[in-house]
Amino acid sequence: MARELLEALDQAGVRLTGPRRELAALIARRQGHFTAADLLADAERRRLGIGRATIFRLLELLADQNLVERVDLPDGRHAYVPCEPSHHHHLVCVSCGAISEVDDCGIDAVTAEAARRSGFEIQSHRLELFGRCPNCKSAESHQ
Amino acid sequence: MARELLEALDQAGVRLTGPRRELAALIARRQGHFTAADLLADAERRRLGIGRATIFRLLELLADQNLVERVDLPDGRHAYVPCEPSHHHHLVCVSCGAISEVDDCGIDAVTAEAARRSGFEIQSHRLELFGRCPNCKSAESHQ
DNA sequence: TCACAGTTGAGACTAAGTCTCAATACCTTG
DNA sequence: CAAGGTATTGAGACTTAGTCTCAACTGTGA
Repeated sequence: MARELLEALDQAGVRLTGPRRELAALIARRQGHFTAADLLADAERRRLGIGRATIFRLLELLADQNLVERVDLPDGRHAYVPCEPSHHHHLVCVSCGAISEVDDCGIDAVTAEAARRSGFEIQSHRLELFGRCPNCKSAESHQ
Repeated sequence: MARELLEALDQAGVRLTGPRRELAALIARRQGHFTAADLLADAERRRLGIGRATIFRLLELLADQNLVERVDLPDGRHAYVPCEPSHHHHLVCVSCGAISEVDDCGIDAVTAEAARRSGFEIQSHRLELFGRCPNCKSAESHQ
């Protein structure tokens, strides 16, 4: 998956530098969502010597390319989720952080209806779903 | 509208203090969304001598009572929207900041479907719609 | 009117993110 | 494969958002 990120960056015409390769690997080995602070901590733990600005810059780059999506956690923190460029909504497990992608499954109809009723011209929307994933659900009921 | 906020706070069993009355008035006279920094600036402009902590505390209180909803703007900033306690989604005009409330109009079906497909137990969701309100739309087309 | 518990402002503090700048390292061209 | 221009880098200062503590104050119920 790190490879895919790097290929996509290459496509985008930016340089494939050392720090970017290392960060792509760190992102790839994380599953679920992560914050900029998480990545920063990963990088420090491995003494990669990567500056904080570099991390924010890469995240912005990845978000521009739709390689990660920025989500806002219920507690107000910002997190990132690696994703298929075509998908844009996620289910976030609040107990383990696992992510599941959500197809459109009707959201477009909702926005169209909202536009019709309100007279707004809708340019973008953001849908985030929070809950417990199947694993955490069954873990809890078995304990 | 300031009165409504204050009544609701009273119901909630908290004290109706001077700072809270003044902030309720500031919130009431703003239309659309506002950030904590906006309120802070309003308060300073009027030399109300209200501390920053007090503002954050009140916003938290109002959010707990569902008197304002916290929304995340596309640029990542946090904003607040005064709202009916029963409604929980908003249309935000990106050019003038106007807010329109959105009924459920189908979102529950979307979350139910997502839950069914993914196996997640969905606890909460967040839907934000961004676009241009009717006024801004027509203002732009006439210029 | 009193007293106490809830609330306040100041300001220190932390965390998140941005900016600048000189040094470095891609990668394209020859 | 060498060289040079340019994108990128790390350091660290800086800004902004939000939290915390604590002594002083003030609603409010009795």
